[in-house]
Amino acid sequence: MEPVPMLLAMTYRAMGDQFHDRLKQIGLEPLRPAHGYVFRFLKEKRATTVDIGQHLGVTKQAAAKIVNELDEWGYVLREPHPTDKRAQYVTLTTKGRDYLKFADNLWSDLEGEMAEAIGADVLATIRQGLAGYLRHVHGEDQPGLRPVW
Amino acid sequence: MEPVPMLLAMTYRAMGDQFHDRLKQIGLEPLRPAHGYVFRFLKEKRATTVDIGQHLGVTKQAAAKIVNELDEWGYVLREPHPTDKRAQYVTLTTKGRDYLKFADNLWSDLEGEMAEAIGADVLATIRQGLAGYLRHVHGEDQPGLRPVW
DNA sequence: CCAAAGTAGTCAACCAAGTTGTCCAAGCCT
DNA sequence: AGGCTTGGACAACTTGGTTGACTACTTTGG
Repeated sequence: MEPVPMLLAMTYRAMGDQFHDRLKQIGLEPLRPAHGYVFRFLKEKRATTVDIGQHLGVTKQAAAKIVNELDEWGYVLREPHPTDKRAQYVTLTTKGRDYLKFADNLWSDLEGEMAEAIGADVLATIRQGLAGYLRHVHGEDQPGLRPVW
Repeated sequence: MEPVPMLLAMTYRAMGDQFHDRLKQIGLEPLRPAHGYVFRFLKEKRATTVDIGQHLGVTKQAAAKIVNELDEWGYVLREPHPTDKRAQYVTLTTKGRDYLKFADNLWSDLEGEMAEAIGADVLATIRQGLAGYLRHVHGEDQPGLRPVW
């Protein structure tokens, strides 16, 4: 029997590949997964580069590189932290929010197809099961999102 | 709502981290995921370096590096291909099979804990759901195992 | 049957995405 | 005040892959 992590890795890759292919097909420049996860993170909370690194599970230097790219490409900008003169908040530009909105739609499509393939109830169970496991191993503190290969 | 791939990545990482930690705790040298996947692949079928690369989703050169490591460490050895003088079969040594057996037990333990945390039926559903999705997108041909970050 | 095309493996150069280490300026804490 | 900590930036390096080229062998099609 195949171990679960293998299934997780394969499914992660399969979905990611589909997402990537369709983005390219449509003509939108396909960023890496990490970029998308940053968008999603920034939609929820104001965050510094350090926060982003923590969330992704990489060092602050690696996070800084990603933020630099997103800045150059016009998806985010840095604004001064109101109270801490060292820190900068990274915030989404309109272009960034648009990209995220578009990507979210595409994800819904893909999940819809997945639901059709395996059953909406099964998909819901997967969702809740994985979330439950994550809550079980780490309490409430985020684990670091990046899969280590 | 969090997109499914994010849950997959986080769970993959969480399980991998636990596996890694316990291996180290016990004193067994913790190889990288790819090495373990090679073991498992070799248990099932005789394979060349090219086959392994295909299975992992990397180039044959990258696969060759991994095989070299495993060879140096004594987990596999190369034997001549019976009919094709260019090719070599990579096969597990006793040390390799022992490692795999040990790792499999550890995985069972972890999956047992997962089942306890979220319910054995839920875990079974996850298993079948993901496998079903993979069958749906790629027919029978393997997709490449490596998650691309 | 033989020539052309394809394939397994290896070597080497390169690249991307991370790491560690160091530093400064600013904040925090008694 | 003073000492420890932290956000951010710069640089050097490591890792795990890639592409490209080449040899020896195999397969295929005229």
